[in-house]
Amino acid sequence: MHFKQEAGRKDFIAGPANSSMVAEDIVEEKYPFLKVEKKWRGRWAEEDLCVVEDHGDRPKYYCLEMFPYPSGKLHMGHVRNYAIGDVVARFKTMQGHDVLHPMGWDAFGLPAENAAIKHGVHPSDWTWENIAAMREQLKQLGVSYDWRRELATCHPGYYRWTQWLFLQFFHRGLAVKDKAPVNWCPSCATVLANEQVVNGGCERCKSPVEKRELAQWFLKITEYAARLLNDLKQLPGWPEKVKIMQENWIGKSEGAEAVFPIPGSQEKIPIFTTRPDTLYGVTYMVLAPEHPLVEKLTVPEKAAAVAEFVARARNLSELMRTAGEGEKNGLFIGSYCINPLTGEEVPIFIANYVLMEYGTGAVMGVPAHDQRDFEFARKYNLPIRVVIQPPGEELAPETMTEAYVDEGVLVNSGPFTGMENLPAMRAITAYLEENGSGRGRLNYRLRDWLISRQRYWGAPIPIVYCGRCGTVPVPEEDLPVLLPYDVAFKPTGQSPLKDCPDFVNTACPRCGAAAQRETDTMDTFICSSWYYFRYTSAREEGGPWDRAKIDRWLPVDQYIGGVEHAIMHLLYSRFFTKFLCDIGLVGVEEPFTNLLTQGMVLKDGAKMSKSKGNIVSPEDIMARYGADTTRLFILFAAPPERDLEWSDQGVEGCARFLNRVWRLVNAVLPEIKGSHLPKQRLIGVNRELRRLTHLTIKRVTEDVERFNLNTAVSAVMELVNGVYRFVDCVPKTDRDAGVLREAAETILLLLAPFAPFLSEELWARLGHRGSIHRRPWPKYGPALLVQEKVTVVVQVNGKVRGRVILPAEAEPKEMEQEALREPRIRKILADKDVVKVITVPGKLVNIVAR
RNA sequence: GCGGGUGUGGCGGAAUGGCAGACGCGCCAGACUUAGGAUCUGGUGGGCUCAGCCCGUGGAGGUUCAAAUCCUCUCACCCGCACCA
Repeated sequence: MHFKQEAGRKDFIAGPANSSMVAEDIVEEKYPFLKVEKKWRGRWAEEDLCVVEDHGDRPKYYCLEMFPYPSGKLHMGHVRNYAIGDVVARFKTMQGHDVLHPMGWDAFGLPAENAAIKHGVHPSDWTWENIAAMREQLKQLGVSYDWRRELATCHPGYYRWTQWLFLQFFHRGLAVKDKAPVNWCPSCATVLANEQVVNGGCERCKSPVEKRELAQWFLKITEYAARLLNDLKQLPGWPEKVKIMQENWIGKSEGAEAVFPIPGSQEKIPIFTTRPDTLYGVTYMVLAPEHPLVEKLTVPEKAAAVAEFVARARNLSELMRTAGEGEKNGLFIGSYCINPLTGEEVPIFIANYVLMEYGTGAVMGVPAHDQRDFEFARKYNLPIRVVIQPPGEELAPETMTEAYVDEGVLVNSGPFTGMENLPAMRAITAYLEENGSGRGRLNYRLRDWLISRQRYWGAPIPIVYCGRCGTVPVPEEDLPVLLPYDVAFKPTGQSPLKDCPDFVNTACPRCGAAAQRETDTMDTFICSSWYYFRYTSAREEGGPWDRAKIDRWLPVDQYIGGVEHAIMHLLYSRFFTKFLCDIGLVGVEEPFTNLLTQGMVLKDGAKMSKSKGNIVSPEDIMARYGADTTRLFILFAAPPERDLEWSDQGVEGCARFLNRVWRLVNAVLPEIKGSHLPKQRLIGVNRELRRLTHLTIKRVTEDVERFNLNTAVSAVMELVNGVYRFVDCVPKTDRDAGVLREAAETILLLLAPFAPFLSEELWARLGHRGSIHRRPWPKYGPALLVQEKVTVVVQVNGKVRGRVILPAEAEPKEMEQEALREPRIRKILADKDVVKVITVPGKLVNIVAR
């Protein structure tokens, strides 16, 4: 803005700047947020402002934020998540979409049960009270949710369909019960999913995790591994980072399976390798300690030692096992197997570095070409056989200090000797296949999803065990299997359901005989894997959802939440969606088209936490500054994807800004009410203000579209500053009320998604009848953005040495001439020769001189 | 170890290869005030021989008329995964 220079007539205002504004029309100096928020919360609810129809005629937009666990209190992370989502939802609404913007509760889970044990509150009561409290806080924050669609995963009307979905998996053989070594947290007395084990400890309580063999329910997500991996390519709207994390988690590796027979036995040991080209270099075999063949293949004289080794490995927590700093320990179990390629016998070991969970639980030992095998062989004096020679070098086992893992030419490899190792991989794999000793194989790191929890506060698994009929699914019409309310919560570690005869004892749905219910409940990630479908038909009773509504709303156009869900929640949801698509219940293969992962809210450089005592409570901030200020600060302080450092002073600044808007609009109100833009062409300051208004529309629109919400806010701030300068510096007789009105209304419209209360109140004060939140998003006129004159920077050898004011459309030739004419530039160029001149139209002239 | 990210004033942060530091905070000075933790105005990267010039986006090179931005190497911090055969 150039008002200042242009005007140079600040003096026309007799008194201080603000006297011209406020003195004549006394309004509240400060935005009375308490009063205003209360008023509009009530009106909006009455008018169903945020209710969205399923059969609207505008294009749909599904804006979803990750639903919270109802801990009882909103924290700043929630505020950030929901403030971002609300800007998107309100923006899209104003842009003419029917926006589905729902909220619910991820309401099952451990904390409720812990509260029951600790404070004697029933998990259900505790949870519903928390939900009520948090719902109020969200309403206070002014988030535009369609509350008619609210859902809670712990409500029987919801978990009925969670159970129903489980049965769909069960009927198709994708929900199976299996004995499995599981991660057991002795403190929580429950089974943990692999993803819930962090550094060998329990994700929640950090105590070391043990291994136990238990019969557990699994969902066979591994059947979808390939699709879950490949379809990541179909998600251009996801952050690269998240896709890479999922890719690594699925962990595809290409290789071969080779089968090593046992001499004089029917038993065979299949192994998985990514290096079939090194099969000729095998000098030993290693089984995981838990491998089922260990017992059979151990010779009697080794039995005691092996049993001890296995027992130790088995009971050792994951933590202890990995804490060994990679020290490889093993034991020869006395028997041998045969290399299918060479016919050679190699000794069989067990070792701590081989994991039962990956591949086949057995590994061929190729010390020359695998670093782990190399270390193991050196430690136990096993032979090292080189089968790949690097170009221009001759490896010898005696002199090697580490394994050679790169490319080379095969040696000592029978018919394959002399081949490059890459083609040899394919050749050897083919050879294995021909001889029935193996085949090409893809292996995934991803494991099946263990969903059993030995807990009360979860959706019961709808299964009955009958002495005669075995495992029987609960018929769909008998759903939901209700959680009994009257159960005892004792810190025994056993599920309270086990001690609840009324729940356990039932009749077999098939034969009617006395039978027992499954007492495990489902992992809460199951509940959160389909909630985004349920929002479309939250009260539907004839099925999990109304298919027509799914087709209208899905996929979610924008999903917003923390990165901490990058793997589990998002992978499980994708898995569910693919399964449901396969069985014809939904029409989409991917649930979330665009994903925004917001950063954390930090205080003093660290995540807010009770133990650090650096928590800032949204409640306090909202009480002190109001919802709009709270939202605005959190949106302004950093771009959504980055971590955000909390600043009390920053909040203060945002409150100050909203007060400035408040005073400005109130002050100009009498002047602009009823005025209109003039028909004739604008000139001077009026034209300049109009240009700034439209430039701001452009900037804010584009910024919001790219989620640069912080710069969107700063653009509005600049417009506000510009209008202040306009009102302060331009006498009333010179300024156009219509232009001023357009500027003021634009400020409110652009601010509406960020500060919904204040903008609504001022909008009403300007005499508008309907809600500002139903107004169309402003559009800018490209023609209004053009400047007549622009300041062109003149550089000499890349350094700014002057400026010239030129018509915006000046030709390069003209720009060059004007630049060279500038006195300062002439002085600098006096003793130099101009070599070259570069011009950027409307912007810059760079003179290269020597 | 592997993968990803981030380094810009006192602070949060802006900059389609084209004026580094928009906007906000803080700070300094001033105005109005009994008062100011209200409001407004002006200033605010560092340095110097201060109308001007030099330096400056973690560091070192390079490409270019022009680099925070592109390339090479390097350092620091953060986040995932981690004996994955």
